[in-house]
Amino acid sequence: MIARRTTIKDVAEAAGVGVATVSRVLSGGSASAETRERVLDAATRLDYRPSALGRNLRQQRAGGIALLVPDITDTFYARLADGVLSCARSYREPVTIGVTGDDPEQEADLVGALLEQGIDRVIAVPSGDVETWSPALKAGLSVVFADRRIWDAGRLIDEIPAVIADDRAGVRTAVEYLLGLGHRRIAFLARHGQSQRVASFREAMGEHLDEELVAHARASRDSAYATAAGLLQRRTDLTAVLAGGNVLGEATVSAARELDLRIPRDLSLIMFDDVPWAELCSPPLTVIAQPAQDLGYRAAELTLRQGRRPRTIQLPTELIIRGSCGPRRPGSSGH
Amino acid sequence: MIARRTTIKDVAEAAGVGVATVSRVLSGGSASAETRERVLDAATRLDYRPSALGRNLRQQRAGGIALLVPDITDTFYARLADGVLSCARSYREPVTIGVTGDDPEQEADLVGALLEQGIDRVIAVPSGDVETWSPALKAGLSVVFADRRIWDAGRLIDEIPAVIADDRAGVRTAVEYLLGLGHRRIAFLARHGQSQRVASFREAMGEHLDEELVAHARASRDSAYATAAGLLQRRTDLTAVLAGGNVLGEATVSAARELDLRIPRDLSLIMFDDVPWAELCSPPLTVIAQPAQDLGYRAAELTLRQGRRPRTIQLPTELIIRGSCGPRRPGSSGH
DNA sequence: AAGTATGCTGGAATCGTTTCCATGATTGCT
DNA sequence: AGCAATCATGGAAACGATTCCAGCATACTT
Repeated sequence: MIARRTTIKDVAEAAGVGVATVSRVLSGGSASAETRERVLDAATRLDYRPSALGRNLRQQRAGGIALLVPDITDTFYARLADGVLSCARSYREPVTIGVTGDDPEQEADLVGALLEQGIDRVIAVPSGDVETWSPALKAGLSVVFADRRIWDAGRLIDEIPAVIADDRAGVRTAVEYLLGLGHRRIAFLARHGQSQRVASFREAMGEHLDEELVAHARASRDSAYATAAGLLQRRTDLTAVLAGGNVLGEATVSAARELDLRIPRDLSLIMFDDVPWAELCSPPLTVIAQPAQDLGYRAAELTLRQGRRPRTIQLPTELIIRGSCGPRRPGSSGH
Repeated sequence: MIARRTTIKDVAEAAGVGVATVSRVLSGGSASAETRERVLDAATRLDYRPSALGRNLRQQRAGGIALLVPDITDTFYARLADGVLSCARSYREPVTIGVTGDDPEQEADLVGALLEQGIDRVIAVPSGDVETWSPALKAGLSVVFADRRIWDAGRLIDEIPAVIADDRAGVRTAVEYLLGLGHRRIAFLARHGQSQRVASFREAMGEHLDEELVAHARASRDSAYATAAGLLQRRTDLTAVLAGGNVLGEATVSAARELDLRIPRDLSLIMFDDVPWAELCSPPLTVIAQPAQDLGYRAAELTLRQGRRPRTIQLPTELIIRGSCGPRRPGSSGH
C-alpha cells in the first residue's frame, strides 16, 4: 500500500483555508500574516512538495531548459554543459541534454521532441541554419545560441541572442603568430558548423590563403582523424596547421605521429580550446583558449534571467604559447 | 496573435469521433479500420502532436530519465552520459542530467528535485549511501546504478540493479604487473566513492599494503592535483602510482613534472580509464580501459526496458600497456 | 428467432496546479 | 456616519491527455 502523495488540497484542509490561498502563499502572493503562517506550518508538517506536473499543465509549459550540443564527449562541450548546469542549478531548474552530432536533421528532431515536452527554453550550439530554427522560434521557443551563430545566405542572424567566443581575434592572432614564424602554407582544419572560424581564417590569411588547405570534418573522432591524416598526406608542402577544436587537434597530433612528422620541427600546430592534456602532450600544445564553462554559464543566465531583452555576448580568447610551434625551417619547403 | 496548439479535441472534431477514440487510436488501442484511418488522417492534416504535459499529469509521472554523475567534464562520465543519451534517443526519451560533485548532500537534493518533477527513473553514479538512496526507493523511484554500487556498513546493497566495470580484476591485473616489475611501494589515488577499487587494491597488495599510500581526493581537478602532489612530496620512497580515474592520472602526471620526477624512470604510473590523450601523453600512459560508453548504454537499457526484473551487469576491463611503467631501478629506494 | 457474447464508441471523470472572479471584511475619507 | 476603496479569501474553471464505464450495434450460438 503506497501512500498517496500530499497535494495542495491536503494542505488547504490541514490549514483550514482554500486551495487558492495555499497556492498564493507558496508562490509569494499576498496573504495575511496569520494565514501565511498557518499555511506554511501545515505545508512543513505534511512535507508538502508541489507537483511540477500539475503546474506545468496549467502554465502550458514545462520548467527547466534544454541544451543541445554536437557531442558531449568533446571536452569543450562538456565544459560548456557544466557551465549551463551550474547556473541552472542555482535557479533550481532541471536541464535536459540532447546530442545533435552536428546534424541538422537530428537537431530538428530534438527540437520537435522539446516542443512535445513543453520545454520552451533552449540553449543550442546550432548545426542547422535558418530553416531549422525559424520554425522553432515560431513555435514559441526561446532560444539562446552558444559557441556559434547561424547565417542566412551569408547574412548573420542577429535577432537570436548568442554567447560566443571572439573567434575572429583568436584566429587572427594565431595566424599572425604563424606568419611571423615564417609559415606560409598554413592549413585550417574545421568541423562542420565552424563557418565563422573559417571565414576569419580566410580573412586573416589574406593573399597567402590556399583554399585547398581548408578541410572539413564531421563531429566524430574518426572523421577528425581521417580528415587530418588525409590533409597531411595530400599536401606534404604544408608547414603549419590550425585546428578548429580539441578533437581536431588531437587527431592532428595522432596523424602526425603516424606519418612520422615531428612537432614542431616538421609541423607547427595551434589548436582551438585549451584542455588539460594540452600541457601534458609532447610537445605541450600551443592553443587558443576559450572560456568554455563561462560560455555555458552566461548562456544559461541569458535564458533564465527573464527580464530585459537579452543581447549577444562575446567573450575574449587567448593565445597560450607552449611548444608546438616553431619557425619554418629554411631550405625546407615543407615536410 | 499566436495560434493555439492543436489538441486532441481538435482532432476528434475533425475526424468526427470522440476524444477517447482518438487517444485509443494514437496509443495503439483497438478501433475499426475505418475509424483508425479517419483519425490518423485528421491527425496528420492538423499536424497534431500530443502534449506531454497533459499525459504526464494524467499518468502521474513525467517521461524521460535522469542521469546523475559526479562531474560531466570528466571524460569518463561524459562518455558514460553519451552512452545513456544514445540509448535513450532510440526510445525517444529525454534525459535530464544532474551533477553531484560526489557530494551526498547535493545528490539528495537532486533526487528531491527529480521527485518534484515527476521523473521516476534514474541512472546514478552514487555518491551517497543507503541513507541517501532508500528514501528515494521508497518514494517510488526506479534506480539503476552505474560505475559504482553502494554499501551499508560493509555489506553490498545488491537489490538495486547496477552496471559496473570489473574493478577487481582491473586492479588485480595492474597491481600484479607493477609487482612483477619489482615495485613494492605502490600508492593508490582514489576519489571519494571508489571504495570498491580501494578494497580491491588492498586485497591485491596483500602483505605489501601500506595504508599511508592510499590517498583520497574530491571530485575537482584542484583536489586531484593537491592530493597527487601531496602524496608524491610526502612519500619520496614510493615508486609506482595507480590512479583511480583519468582526472587523477592527469593530476599525477602534472605533479610529477612539477616535482621533476620522470615517468617511468623515477615513477611508474597506471591510470584507470583509457582516454584519447593517454596515447599522446609523454610517455604514453599505461591504462586500465573501461567500456565507459557501454556502461551508460547498458544502464539506460536496464532502465528503459520495462520487463523482467533487471539484474546487475559487470563488464570487463582491460590493461593496455604503453610506456608509463618501468622496472624499479635497483639501488634506488624510490625517488 | 431469441438470447448472449463481442467489440467499437463517446461522455465524463480524473490528475494537481494556477488564476479568474465574486464575496465579504476592513480601512480610510469626506 | 455613510460611502468608496482596498484587501484577503475561497469556489470554480481551465490546462490536455488517459481511461473507466455504459451504451449500442453486430455477430454468433442454440
